[in-house]
Amino acid sequence: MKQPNRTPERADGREPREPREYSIGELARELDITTRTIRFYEDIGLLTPARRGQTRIYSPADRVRLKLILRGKRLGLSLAESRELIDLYNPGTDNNQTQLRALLGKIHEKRSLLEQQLLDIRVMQQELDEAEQRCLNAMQKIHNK
Amino acid sequence: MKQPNRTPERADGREPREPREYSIGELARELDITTRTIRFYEDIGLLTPARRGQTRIYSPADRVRLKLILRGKRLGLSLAESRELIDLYNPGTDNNQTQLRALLGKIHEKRSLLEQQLLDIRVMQQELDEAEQRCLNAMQKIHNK
DNA sequence: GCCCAAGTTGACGTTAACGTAAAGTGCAGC
DNA sequence: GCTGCACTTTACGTTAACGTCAACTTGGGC
Repeated sequence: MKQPNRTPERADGREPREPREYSIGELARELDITTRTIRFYEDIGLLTPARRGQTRIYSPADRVRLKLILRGKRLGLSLAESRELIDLYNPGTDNNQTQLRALLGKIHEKRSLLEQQLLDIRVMQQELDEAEQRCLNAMQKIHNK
Repeated sequence: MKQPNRTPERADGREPREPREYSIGELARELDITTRTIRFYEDIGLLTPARRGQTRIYSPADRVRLKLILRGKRLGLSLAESRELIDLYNPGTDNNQTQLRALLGKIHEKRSLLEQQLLDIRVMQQELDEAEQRCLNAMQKIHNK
């Protein structure tokens, strides 16, 4: 409701169009989660924000990670699964042959999961359409009598 | 591994191609869940199988309900949400005007949820594609040196 | 008659993902 | 210097969705 303009407008020459850093409260408001949640994700190692003194400072990259986690949740992934997925996008630099094979395996695994979800969604959409039709028919009957 | 042929082949004339009823163990094996899970769903009112004495007897309709629940889980729905959805498909016979409006509202709500999931999945698929490419490139480099 | 597999009802335990309350720190404005 | 707000840590509480015994009963096969 109030727009407190929390993004620090610096007095120096360069005005960053998108802020280079975020407070925990900013992220919480923007992503509609609680600060507790964000701190919890840090506790389990999903985020490792910088610190200025005690205060956490989040980079745009941290923000992206958070959004990835939330997208995972929307698809029903556990935090552990989201972590796996994010690790797929950010592979370590120590990729030997066997690790790469494992990565590819996981990627295929996740992909087939997504395929199944696509199927499920399509069927569900159809069923919703039918339910809506039954609903509309029932309303017609009421209106016509 | 073993095929104990649990479906009761009756000696009378009619041979039901798909059995009219299922035991709890059959369903558990077929759907790859535990009997505990099925009983739990009954505890919270998601299933109300018939009984022969003490023993639970599941109808094809019960089996469909169970599959709906499991599909819901694959999409990350809670059991409460799945229950809501199923109720959308099986509306009571006492549909007055306001209830119908509420139903339509819920249907639209679920639909937009599914839309969001579709978007999420599409983006995730792209990201998986990219991750796979990076993976394959890395393997190429190893192979070429 | 005995056994065994599959069923039953409790009851308590467990895990994930946070919620919530307590008690303190840091700083911007008056 | 005080207030207030946003941040911090610590710690215990909570809810959903089952898992895991334990202690039965029941029907079919030998």
